[in-house]
Order: sequence, then structure tokens, then C-alpha cells
Amino acid sequence: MSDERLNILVTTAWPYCNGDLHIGHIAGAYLGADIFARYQRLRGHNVLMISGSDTHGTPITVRAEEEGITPREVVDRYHPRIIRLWQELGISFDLYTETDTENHWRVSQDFFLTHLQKGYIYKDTMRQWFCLTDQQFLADRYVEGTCPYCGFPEARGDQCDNCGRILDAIELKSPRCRICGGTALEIRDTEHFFLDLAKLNAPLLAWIQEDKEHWRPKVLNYTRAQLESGELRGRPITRDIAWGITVPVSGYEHKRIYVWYEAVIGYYSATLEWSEITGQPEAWKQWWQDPAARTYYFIGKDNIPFHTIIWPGMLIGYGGLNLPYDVPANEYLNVEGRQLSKSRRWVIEVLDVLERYDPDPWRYTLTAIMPETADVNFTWEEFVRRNNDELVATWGNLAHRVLSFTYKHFDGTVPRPGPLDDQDQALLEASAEAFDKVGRLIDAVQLRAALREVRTLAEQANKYLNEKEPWKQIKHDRDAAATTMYVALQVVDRLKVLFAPFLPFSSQRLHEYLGYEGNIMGRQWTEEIQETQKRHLVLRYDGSDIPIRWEPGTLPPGQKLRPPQPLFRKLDPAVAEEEVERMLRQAEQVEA
RNA sequence: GGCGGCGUAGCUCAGCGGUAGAGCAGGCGGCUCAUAAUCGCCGGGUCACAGGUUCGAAUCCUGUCGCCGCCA
Repeated sequence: MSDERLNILVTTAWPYCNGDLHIGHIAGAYLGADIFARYQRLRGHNVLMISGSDTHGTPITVRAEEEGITPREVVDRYHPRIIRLWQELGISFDLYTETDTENHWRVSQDFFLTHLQKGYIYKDTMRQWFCLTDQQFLADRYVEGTCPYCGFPEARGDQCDNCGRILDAIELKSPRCRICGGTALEIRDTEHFFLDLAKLNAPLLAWIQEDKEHWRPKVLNYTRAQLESGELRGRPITRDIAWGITVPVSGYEHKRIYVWYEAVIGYYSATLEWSEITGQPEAWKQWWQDPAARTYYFIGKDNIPFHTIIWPGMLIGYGGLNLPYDVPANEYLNVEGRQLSKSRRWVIEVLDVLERYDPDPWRYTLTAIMPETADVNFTWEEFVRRNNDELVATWGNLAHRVLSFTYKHFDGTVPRPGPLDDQDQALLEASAEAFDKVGRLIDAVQLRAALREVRTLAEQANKYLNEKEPWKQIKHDRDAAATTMYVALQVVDRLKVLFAPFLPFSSQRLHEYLGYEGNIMGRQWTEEIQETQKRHLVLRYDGSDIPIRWEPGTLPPGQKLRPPQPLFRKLDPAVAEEEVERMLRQAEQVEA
């Protein structure tokens, strides 16, 4: 690990702001990003972690129609809830914003105009359904009809829910308008703008062939296969809908920019917004123009092509901005053997479970089973087991036995050690080496393995105590017991740091029990940002006062401890069954 | 139909060219500081199947079977 200070941009997929987030979202993108960002901050790198709510696109308008409210009202309901989730789970975005801001509109329109002017956008005509009653074109999701392949009468314009085929809306038989329910539709020509991906194929291919050894094989193989096929086609980037960013071209103001084009620009626009808010208008250049800067995109596997082909292509077309350094895409998290599904109500919503459980057990379990290389299956039984047998038994108990023993026998003070024997030194060395080992794994975004490595050190420390038996030493050789507890306390103090990116809440408490002052988690707060016309809520973070670093420190002898409490609670194994039943009841309500 | 992934101990999974590993579950033992936590030991696998490459394959290649994605 070099000591060079890097500019590191950590970003995550922008969640659609049409509902609450579930543990699949967290395990897929946000938790990994947070662990990575917290670690890199402790290393002393110049980290900026940003994201925001995706407020546009049909998922939002469909939701609004279902409830008879405006899209903006949908956003205003869920955006603050998503922000509250980040706070409760400790996801440390330096800025979490949204896409319906003047800043994001301006930056997106600038991208559009720049692409247009540089020849990466062209105009073409498409054939689309037009509703004679509403006098407007209908985007895919606004037409329903009979599937031309399987005859299913309720097929949507983009896909048939019965046979699963991807459809072109104009293929539908007996189409109906979803807005007015009428059938007075006809196919008309409509003009749209297209991103010329074919033109970007060659430069993308050149980019993907250099310095990508650190990419996950699956992400790299998939991307290479797409680019080497040389079959990238133009994609429409405008739509005939009424919600979204307007097309900044005279004569086309009634059309909107397609959400897939505009949302990814948020990675850049949010960095500009952060620079603006913090009064450092040039600061964004550290991450977007420094050639040594690294940008990481934490996403789910469904998003891979947007981040390894389309967004890099857009950046190439725009010019002058850094391309992704890594796209550590995760696979899916299933629950109790079934795929998570909002519509079938098969979900574990994070805000909901945080009412019954602490955040760190979730962070622990979801990291331990993070779907880094394959889909994984979450079960409540495993959640309870990981909590009780690993988090509580191995780590929480280690911290507690060391703290409470010291507190009782050494007057609540870190004892002064005598000479260290081989065993003492071996454990201290192992705890120092752990920073290097775990650090390498996090740098490579292998978080499961990194967490396992930290847990191994906790196991070594438990073993050390069993061999030293300080409860016997204290009876006949107080100095020997003092040395043992000194060594154990050093290791617990270091484990506090090693666990901090994964388990920030409990590391903070341990920090206090160990007698230290200060906040090692950083501070999160919300803020209303007023632009010329619009107003929006953002989440911010400040970790500049964090008093620990990613290195083996020394807990000073003589430091006064605070009265210790257990770090984690054991869970009654019965909760696993109760939670599964709760989920089954929820899912059945939908089917009924 | 095309592309890709997976199939390793009862369970969940790691290993991905050099004498089969971890955690949990099961059995036995040590300890009693600690949230009946901890530590040690034991049993248990023809690494889906069949060929091939190699001095040597769970690990590379080919095929078969079984699951699962993505695309058409």
C-alpha cells in the first residue's frame, strides 16, 4: 500500500424514487460503497461519495398515476425516506441529492447539446402509438394490449408479463391507452434524438482493452463481448412524455430526455453540486480531471452495460472527463430462496427492519454474504446465526470480556505492561499485519474476504486469552495479568479500527468504552438547498474530524476506560421463524 | 436458439494446477474473565458425470446431465 494520497470518487446507482429500499438494494450496491469509502477515508485518501434519487422515468409516473398524485409528490414522499435510511444504516454519502434540480437539468442539457454539436447525437423517426383522445404519443409503458406472441391480453408496451418477451409497443394487438383507457389509437411517425453508440464503439473498445486487470471477470467479459461484437446501435434518448428534463432544442421542447441518458449524468452533476454547496467551485476537477483519480461505480448486475458501455461512451463523446476506474457490480440477493419482488411483496424493507434490529448486525450479515461473485440466498435463520455465533460470540464477546476484566481488576484503567513474551509479540504483530491484509482486500473490493480476515484476528485474540488465562494470572502474578490485558486491549483497539468501515456504530461505542473522545463515524445531516426556482433536500457528511487512522495505533497505559456494555445483543432463534411467517403473510395478501 | 454462470463435508460456501478447506450442525474434552460466550480435538467428501491435456486436475480443455441468469 503506497502512501500516495489519491482522489477517489465513490458512486452508487441512483435509486428510483418510487418506494422504499430493500436489503437487496443495500447488499447490491450501497453497503459495499460505504465500506469502501469509509476505509479509503481512514487511509487518508481524498474521498467523495455521491449519489442521489432518480426522480424521472416511468417507474415514478406509473406510481403517481396509481395513487392519483403528481410525480413530484411521489418524489417528495420517498426521497426523505431514502435519506433517513442512509442515516439509520450509516451510509456516508458526502452528498446525496436528486435529479429534479436546476443543477442537474443544466448539466444534462449541456451534455445533450455538447453531444449534439460534436455529432454523437442524430435525429431519426420512430413509429409510435398516438392517442387521438389525449392528443399525445404514448411511451411504451403507456400502452397495453394483446401480446402478439402468446395472446396474453394484458401485455405492457415494453414487455409481456405472461411470456416474458421484450416487445416493441407497435406490435401489440388491440392496444389501449393507459391514460384514458380508450382504444382510439393510431401509429404515427415521431421524431426523436438518438445517441450514436455505433460511433463510440471503436474508442470504447480501445478503452476496455487497457488497464482493466482489476475488474471483476464477469463485468469485463460481458463488456468485451458486447464491444467486440461491434454491434452497438443507436439508442433513443428522448421520449414523448410529460415528466423529465426537457429537450433543449427549439421545436422539441415538448419532448423529454430519456431517463437512462440523463440519470448517469448525475455522477458528474452531483459532484458539481457538492463543489458549489461547499464553496469550492473548482473542487470537482480533483475527481473528474486528475488523471490519477479513481472513480468507482457500485451497482447491481442489471446496470452493467450502462456503466461499462453507455456512460463511458457518453463521457468520451463529451470529452475531458475521467472514465470509470472500476465497476464492481454485484449479483442478486434472494430471500428464503425466492427472488425479491416489490410487486409480489416479497421484500425485506430496511427502514422496517431497523425498527426491530440494530444496523450493525445487518451490515455484518449483508457483508458476510455479499453477492460479489454469484447470486446468494439470505435466510432469517442465517441472519440470526451470523449475529449470535459470529458477531456476538466472536467479536462482541471478545471486546466485552477484555473490557470488563480490565475494568474490574485494574481500576478501570489500561494497565502498564511488563516485558512482552513471544506470544504477546506474535499477537501484536498479527494485529499490525491485519491492516495490510484487510486493506489489500478492500482495495480489491473483496469485502466478504476482508471481513473474514478481520474476524480471524478476533478469533486469534480469543485463543490468546484462553492460553494466557489472565483470570488465573491475576491470582498469583498481577504483573503478568497486566501484560496480558494490555496486549488484549491493544488488539481490541485495533480491531475497533479494522471493523470500523464495516460496523461503524459499534466501533464508535467501543471507542468510547476504551476511554477515547471524539466521533469516528463522521457526522451526517440533511439540508434544504434553494436554487433559483426549485428547492430540494440533500444529505451531507463530514468525516474531517475522525480521530483514527487505518494503522496499528497504541492505546496508552493509564488511559481511563468507561464502564463497558456488550456491543451487540443476542437474538432469540425464534425470531427467524416469526419473520419468515410475517413475510409469507405479506406475500399472501397480494395474491389474494 | 445464442452467450454466461453454477454443481466441493448433513447445511451455507471458500479454494481455481502440486498430498481436499472454513463456519454452522453432531460427538468428546479444557476453561470459567465473558452475552451457556470462548479454546482444543474427532467423525464426515470417488470436489455432478464421462473423456482429454499434464510428471501431477476440484482447479485447464471437450462432451453429457441438472439448476440459474442475460439476450434473441
